Formats: sequence, C-alpha cells, structure tokens
Amino acid sequence: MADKAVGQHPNPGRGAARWGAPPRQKRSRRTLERILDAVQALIEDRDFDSLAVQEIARRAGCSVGGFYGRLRDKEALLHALDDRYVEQFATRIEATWTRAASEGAALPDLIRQTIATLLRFHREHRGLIRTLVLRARTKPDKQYRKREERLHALVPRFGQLLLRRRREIHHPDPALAVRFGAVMVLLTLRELVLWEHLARIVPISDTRLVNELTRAFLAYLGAPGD
Amino acid sequence: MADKAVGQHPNPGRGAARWGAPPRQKRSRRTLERILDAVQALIEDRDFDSLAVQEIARRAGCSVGGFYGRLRDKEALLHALDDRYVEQFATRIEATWTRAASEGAALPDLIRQTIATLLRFHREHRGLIRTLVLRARTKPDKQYRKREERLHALVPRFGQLLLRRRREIHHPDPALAVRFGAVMVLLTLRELVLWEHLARIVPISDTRLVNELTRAFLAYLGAPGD
DNA sequence: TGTACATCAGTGAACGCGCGTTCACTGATGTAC
DNA sequence: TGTACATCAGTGAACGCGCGTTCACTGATGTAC
Repeated sequence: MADKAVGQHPNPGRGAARWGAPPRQKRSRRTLERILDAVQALIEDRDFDSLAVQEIARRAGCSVGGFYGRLRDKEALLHALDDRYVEQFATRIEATWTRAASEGAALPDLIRQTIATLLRFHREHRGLIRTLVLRARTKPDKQYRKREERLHALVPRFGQLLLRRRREIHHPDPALAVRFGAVMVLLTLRELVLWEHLARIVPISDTRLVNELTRAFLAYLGAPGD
Repeated sequence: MADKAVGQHPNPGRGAARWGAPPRQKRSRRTLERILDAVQALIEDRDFDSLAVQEIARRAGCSVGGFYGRLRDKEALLHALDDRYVEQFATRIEATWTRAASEGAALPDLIRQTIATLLRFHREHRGLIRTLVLRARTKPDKQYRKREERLHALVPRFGQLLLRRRREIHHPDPALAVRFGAVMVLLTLRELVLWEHLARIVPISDTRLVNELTRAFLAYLGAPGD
C-alpha cells in the first residue's frame, strides 16, 4: 500500500504548499503523503465529516500534532486532494481529445472515447469524487468553486471540438445541443457511478453504459450513429 | 406566510406521529406546523447541519424544549418533511400519467408532460429536495432508503407505460431504453435545478429545458418527435 | 353553566459529548565549519 | 570526516466551542361532574 501510495503522490509537497507548511525534510514529505493516502482510503466509504482528525492521524501513523504540522486545518486535506484530482482529470480528458484528433476520429468515436475516459476516471476515483462533490455542495467555498469552474470549462471546449463536425449534427441549435448533450452525459454518468442505489434502477455494465450514453448523445445531436 | 404555511400542512399531526409525540391539542398541532414551516423555509438556502435546533425553534416561535415536545430529535424533522414530500410527488406524477392516458396522449406528449411535471415539482420544492438528497447521501439511513425506493419504483412504472407504445420505439432494446432514458432525464433535470453553478454551464430557460429533455429522450428511444 | 383537576404543552438554563485545534515539550535532520 | 547547533518534525494531553438533548418547573386546556 505504501508503494502504491507513493506512486500516487509523486511530489505531494509541491502543490500542497498552499494548504500548510511546505515540507523541508524527506521525513515530513513522507508524513504528508501518508496523511493524504490515509484520508483518501478512508473517504472511499466514509463521510468526510464523520472522520476525526484523530482517526486520520492514527491511520497515517502520526500524531494529531503531526497532522497540523503539515496541514493548515482539516479542510486543507480536501483542498490538497482536489488540486491534484482536477489537474489529473483535465490532463486525461485533453489527452483523449488529442489522441482522437491525431487519429482523425469521427464524431461517434470522439464521443465514445471521451465518455469512456470519463467513466474510467470516475471509477478510479469514486470515493474522492463523491466526497468532493458533496463537500462543494454542503460547504460552498471559493476554493471549491474555482476548481469546479476549471472542470466545467471543459464542456464548452468539448463543444467546440464537436462543432467542427457541424455538418453531421442535425439538431436545430447545434451550439446549444453540444453543450446540453455533454452536460446530460456527464451528470448521468457521474450520478450513476457515485450512488449505488441509482445503479439498482437500471443495472447496466460499464461497456453498456458507454454504449447507451454514446447512442443517446448522438441521437440527441441528430448525428448518424456508428 | 403563516397562511400559506398552514395551507401546506393540512394535518401535520397525522403522518408525523412516528417522529415524535402526536399532538393532542390544537395548540401543539400549530406548534408542530410552525416548526416544520420554519425548517422548510430555513433549508431553502441553508445546509441542514448548519441549522441549530435553537435557531429553528426561535424562528418557529417556540422554545427548544417545545421542539423536543413535538419531535423525537433533529433528524425527525427531515423524516416528517420527507414523508409528505414523497407522497405528494408520487401523487402528482401519477395524476399526470392518468390525465395523459385519458387524453390518449401520444408518446411525445406523455414524455413531455411527465418531464414538465417533474420540473415544476423540483422548482417548487427545490430547497427541500436538495436537502433530502444530500442528507440521504451523507447520512444513509433505512428511512431515507425506503423513501427513495418508493420514488425510484416510479421509473419502471413509467417504463411500462412507454412500452405500450413499443411500435414507436426503435431502440434495439426497448425495455432497457425506457428505463435508462428516464433515469438520464431525471438525473439531468434534478442536478440542473438543484445546483446553480451547473445551470451556468448551459444557461437554458425552463421551457427550453423541457423541450431539450423531451427531444433527447425521444431521439434516444428512436421514436419520431412531435 | 361553572369549577376542579388531570394531563398536555411549553420554558430555557444547564449538561455533556465530540471533535478541531493548540501548545509546551522531546527528538531528528542536515548543514556549516 | 567528524561534530555542534539551528531548525524542522513530531508528540499527545488539554482546551474550548458548538450544539443536541434533558429536566425541573410553570402555565394552558379541556373534560368530568
């Protein structure tokens, strides 16, 4: 677990500086890593509020004081994780688009690949995303808002990409359609992945989910399917 | 406001009995009404956790002790409100279906009217729905789960209705499509209404929202539009 | 119709618990000479 | 290469705040006679 964790946090001290005293020794960098790993593991199936700093510290193998040596406060934990998550997410999505473009992918493929990346990312970071989404909604905060805006800015960018294939889109208002469709897909996918009880209404495999979302988006755009 | 409130709670004592001592005098029934009104108003733009019982009681014009005379605990507030909300919601949706059936509405109209009802209800009870959704997700609980199941059971029922027009549906798996489409519409609508920042990605009027969701659902089903 | 009294309602100060945060202190690191 | 010392890291008990809940008490209601 430690190995995997270190792999996940190649350099936690860099971006985390804003959320607490930056580490100046290897020892404290490791401590920060262990704390972030601990909370990421814990929120996988626990509500953030229900986690006591005490508990996080114990799991990270440090003391409560040690925790506060690295992080400004409890909330800083989520900010540090969110920073990284948003960056990774944007990178992955953009990489998908770049790849699709270089392959000269047609509209259906571009959409399918984007959805597939979206789904994979949500599965990989389920607990984290769930926690961050809930947190941003219960305790709104300039920090969370800024990061959400960064993510949401990807929607119009995706829209632009799709509009290059405008000829294939028969929806009467393509500019609206590309955005609305993207949002519809994003929200459906996110909710279905994050909340198990929803998945029980429409039990569906991941492959199928990508298929149906792709089909729905294309049909809504009025574009020929693949 | 008091008048409107009383109108909203014709008999709060009846269903609320499970959540505290049932009122035995007019006076205490009124108190319960005022408490429920107070919290419903407060959660319109506040997080439930951030409301102190102290504050709710003050707004309801009673003491903290008075509060506990009517409600078992703070959580009982939401359970009492949720009971009523779920009932109203199911009634409204079913009424829409009955009306559509009696008018012999075609597939597009049935879908459009259902979506319109859905949207109206979400707008009318925005704060309450937002609070209940968040609560059920942060503090899962048998009570909330039961009520969500009651609501989710409406999806397959809607699916059945749609499948009566199977001939108009060209999706290769109509049984899956009616459910998946319904969930997609429900989730998109709910998220867009509940969270303002999402609405900023795709600014869209309510009429337009109904139009686009209807169009998307029909297109996904592979059914001719109206 | 009046009145007594059992029960219902309501009051608000005080209690207690949980948890985030601090702080006085000890130990570890790494750098300068 | 060794050593001294300034700074960094870490400890964990204690503090304090907020808030849900209780409880001893006062006042209101409605019913039985």
